[in-house]
Amino acid sequence: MERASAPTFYDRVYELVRQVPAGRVITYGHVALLLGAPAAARAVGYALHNLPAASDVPWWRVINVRGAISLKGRGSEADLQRILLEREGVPFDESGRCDLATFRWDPADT
DNA sequence: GAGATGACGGGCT
DNA sequence: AAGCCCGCCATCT
Repeated sequence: MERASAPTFYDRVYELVRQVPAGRVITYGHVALLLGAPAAARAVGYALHNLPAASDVPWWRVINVRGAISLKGRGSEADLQRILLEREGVPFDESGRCDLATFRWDPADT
């Protein structure tokens, strides 16, 4: 459902994630914070949950505050996300975590 | 209109 | 140290 005259929080999430450069990641909480809702991390996750496959949004660059992937969906997408990130230059350790202090992107950091 | 959901986060046990 | 519980927000059915 598109609401051009009333863009939902989702649309803002997509737009922000779309600005994340390759080799960088961002946390749900940080995205929510940048959108003005520091506690809306859940809503952010929900946004990507409803993310249309046709969108050019690099959802895989969005991870939790731990620098890991929480995807419950049977690995297929979770594993894909890790592969995509490693392919862009974001190394994951055996715990499935990456160094947020180094790879967490920030619009003000650019 | 109300209830249930969800890729989270932080705090407490 | 790890795990469990609660709470937050926005959207969806």
